[in-house]
Amino acid sequence: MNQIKKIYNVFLEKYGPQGWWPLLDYKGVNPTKTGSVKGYHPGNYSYPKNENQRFEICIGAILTQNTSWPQVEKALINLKKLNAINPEKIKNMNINKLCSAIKSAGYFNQKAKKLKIFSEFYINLKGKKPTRDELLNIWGIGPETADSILLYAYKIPSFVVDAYTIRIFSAIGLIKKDESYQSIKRLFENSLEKDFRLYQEYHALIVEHAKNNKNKKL
DNA sequence: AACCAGGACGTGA
DNA sequence: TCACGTCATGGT
Repeated sequence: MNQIKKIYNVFLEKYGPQGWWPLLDYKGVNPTKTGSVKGYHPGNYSYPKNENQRFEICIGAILTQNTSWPQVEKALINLKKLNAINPEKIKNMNINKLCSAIKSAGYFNQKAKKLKIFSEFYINLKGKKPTRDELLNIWGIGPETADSILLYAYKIPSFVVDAYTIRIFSAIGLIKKDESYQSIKRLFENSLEKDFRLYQEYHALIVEHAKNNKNKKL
């Protein structure tokens, strides 16, 4: 077995299934996890179950850019109260109202704009799955956000690389600190079976491991 | 009281 | 291409 797969098994054994992506209206078990309030569904890879949840994941992926999840969750709760976890609603929403609703997630001017642009794109999809290139061509969607949307909203096995991935695996020595996003993504995808559940779980485990070791320089 | 969080974009070299 | 500044709130 290769190193990448071995480390996955170690993390899974140590932390257990993480239940990503967190959803507001998930009504099942409610494990207490680092920096989160609720919404995780460990071992259950059947989400999203509807278009509503799919869109919620997409805008959550945008809102969490360089921002911790609890602050994103507050923003999502505000949007939900406004009945605005909906592309048409966000598209037509007053920009100032949108900004104040998502304020807690930071960068609200940029993110409000990103949500509006993405909502329009989402409407035009008319239920189709977006491609990675289509997502990357949208202003406000970079590689990590695109992969998160593909992987968690659409269950397409596209590995998500984030700052934690680079930190942990460069410390181990499996990648270099300055290695490109694509190069790291390829390493993981070439080392793992092409299974969206495995990709989802691994990325979540990497985040969990990083949070558990944040002051240990790993 | 700095520092950072599940990044992305614009700019100049 | 690439390093660097900018965006912004809130938790630790």
